Order: sequence, then structure tokens, then C-alpha cells
Amino acid sequence: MATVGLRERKKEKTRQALIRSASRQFAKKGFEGVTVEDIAGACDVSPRTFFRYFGSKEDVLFADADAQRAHLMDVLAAQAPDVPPIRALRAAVLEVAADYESQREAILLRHRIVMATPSLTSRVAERHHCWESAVIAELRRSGRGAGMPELTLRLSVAATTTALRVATELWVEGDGEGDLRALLASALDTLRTGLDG
Amino acid sequence: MATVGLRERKKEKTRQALIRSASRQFAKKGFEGVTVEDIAGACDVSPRTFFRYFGSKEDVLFADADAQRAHLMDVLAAQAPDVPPIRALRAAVLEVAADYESQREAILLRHRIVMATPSLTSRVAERHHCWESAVIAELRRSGRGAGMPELTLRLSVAATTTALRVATELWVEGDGEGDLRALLASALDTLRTGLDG
DNA sequence: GTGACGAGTGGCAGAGCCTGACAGATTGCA
DNA sequence: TGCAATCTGTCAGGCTCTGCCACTCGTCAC
Repeated sequence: MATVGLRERKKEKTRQALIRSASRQFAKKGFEGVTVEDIAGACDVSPRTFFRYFGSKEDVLFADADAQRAHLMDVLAAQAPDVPPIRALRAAVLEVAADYESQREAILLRHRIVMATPSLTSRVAERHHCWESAVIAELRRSGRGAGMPELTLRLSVAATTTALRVATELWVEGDGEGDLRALLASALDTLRTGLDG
Repeated sequence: MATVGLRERKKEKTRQALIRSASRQFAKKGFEGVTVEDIAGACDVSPRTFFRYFGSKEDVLFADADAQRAHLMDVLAAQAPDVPPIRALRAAVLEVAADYESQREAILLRHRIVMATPSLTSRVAERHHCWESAVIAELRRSGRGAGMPELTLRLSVAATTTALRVATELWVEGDGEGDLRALLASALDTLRTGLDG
């Protein structure tokens, strides 16, 4: 049996406690109105320990980013080898959109915090940019992007992740009431058909 | 005649000195290897004064961003009213590309600094994201985007600025030897025609 | 020319983020 | 129980950035 030791369970518990503590306080007092000391203090942990779990105060807000990125990459890698790159990527981002919808509250909360804090908006952009690089690397690794010129490959990936971002923004602005996957699918179709005007 | 007083001339001089001092030292010792004290000290100015010119250490690296954004917006606003939004935007980003080419050395230097400093990559992304909002606002203001659904409008703008980013990245990776405008034009054509595969 | 006004500056103090180093506590295992 | 690895707290310190106050120096009116 895969017993995880007490140590690891404790660690995961602290990690989750820090994330919850941070989210709660950010929502109440704004990102800049909360110090690392506040976050750590609410968990009976020293600020130094906080930084052993998260590289920065911003990181705790995007703690699940790695998991989402991993999911994206998994779905991408799981596509049949003969599926063309853009179609494979389409499936992957639609999967991420489904993730977002299933974590609706958390995503909405985070986006509200981000919107209210100019210095954070760049972080979201960075995340998507980071995904971009990873996706390109994966497409290259799997040989899927072999026949495409460099510019086309990069542009396709960048445009697709951009579609995910734009669709998500609209969805969030509508308080997550709309159908994110439908929105994203529509955006992807637009990209496939071509922008006119 | 528009004589600018000694005071203002001095101010502009300090500003330029700070920018040059920063660029030079960043190039030599890396962004994080240089402190604000270093930058200011090299100009015989106190750190406190540095922050009166630039909101942050990062800002000094993107000092010309405002001018470029203004140029982009000017070209956009100067398009004939009957030019459709995407075509107007195309003209504007091509103009920015021309700017980049004319400031080749400075752009290349900056991108190298950014590439070498993970924490800065988000800033570039943020800049483009910021342009996006401004462009959308302008298109809305001029009534150019009137007939388009929200999603299409935003996606078109986002995809176009993304094309600028991707083309610029490729251009920089090739040490600015290629033809940035041609690269961008090709990317824009791809977006217009539609992504296939 | 002289003096008043205001913009620009420097220095100081301080909050907050983040890191390295060391010592103590806790867990896992023999 | 005792050892080794891991996790934590404390301390010291550097850096970014801000508010505050006094000072200097252009600018402008008289």
C-alpha cells in the first residue's frame, strides 16, 4: 500500500493550509494588504517556512498552475500520433477549460484578486507564455510539428493559448455563468477559419 | 518659441543618464546583479531620486514602452474610418515592427537581458497585454469594432498582438538579421487565412 | 537685482520581500 | 533506543520601494 509517511502528510497539510490562508486573506484585504507574515501567522508557521513552500508571495496564488499545466501536457501527449498539432492542442485546451469550469469558484476568486492588483496581471500572462514554451517543446518532441515552419508552429500555439486566455477572461467577466468550453470552441473555430475584416 | 527651461532639460538629461546607466550595467552584470544604488550612483544621483523617475527597477528597462504604445495608437487612430478593424490594426503593428527594426540594437539588447532573467519575461507579456486593452478601447471608441461580437473582437486583437510578439521573438533569436516586417506580415497572413492542421 | 515660490533632490527611517546559515525539533528506520 | 534525514524557527542581512522633511536651485514677479 502506498502509505505516505506522517511527514509528507503533514507537509501537504501545511501547504494546503497556507494556500487557504492566503486565498481567504487576499479576498478580504487584497493581495497587497496581506503580508507573508499574516499568511504564515494564521497557520502557526514562520515566514521563513512559507518561503520553503512557495518561492514568492505571488506563487501561492498560482499554486495549482503546475497541476493544470501537467494536465494540459498529458492530454496533449495522449493524442494519437496522426492527429495534427493544432487539433491535438485544441483537445488539450478544451480539457483545461473543463478544469476551469469544475473549479469555478476558485478560478473566479483568483481572477478577481488578479484584476484588482495590476502587478499580478503580468503573472497570468507569464503563465500562459510558459505553457506556450512547454507545448512547443512537446509538439517538437512528439514529432507532430515536423512539417511546419517555425513561425507557423509558434504562431499556432501562441494563438491557441491566447484563445484560451480570451475565452477565460470573458467567462470570468460574466461571473462564470456562460459555457466556457463553448466559448473557447467558438474562438478556436474563428482561428481555424481565419480572421477577416 | 518653445524654450524648455533649464530645469526640464536637466530632468530629461538625468532620465536618459539613468536609462543608459541601467542598460550598460544590466548588459554587463545581469539584471539582478545590479542594484538601484549602482544605477543611481553611476549618475551621481540618490536611489531616492531614481524612484522619482521610474516606478521600479524594471520600469527603467521599458522606459520607451509608452512611446511605442503611443505610436501604435496614433497609427491606429489615423486609419481611415472605413478601414475594417483588423486591417487597421495590421497597419499599426507593422509600424511598430518598423520601429523595432530602426532601434535594432536597443531592442536586441533588451531582449537578451529579459531572456536571461525569468522574472522579467512576465513584464514583456504584460506590456503586450496592456496594449491589447488599449487597442480594444480605441477600436470601440472609433466605432470600428461595432459590428463584431465581443469574443471575435478581443480574439482578433489578442491574436494580432500575439503575432507581433512571436515574430519579434523569432527576429531577436536570429539576432535581428531577418526582415521583421516580412516575418510579421507572414504571421498576419496566416491568421487571416486561418490555422489548419 | 532681489525675494518669494515651487520643483527637484538627498537623507533618513521604515515596511516588506526574500535568502543564507545555523541550531533545534521531529520523523523514519535499524 | 539511537542514528540519519528532514523540517522548522530564529537570526542576520540585503534589496526594493515609500513617506517625510529639510535643503538647494531654477523660475518668475516686482
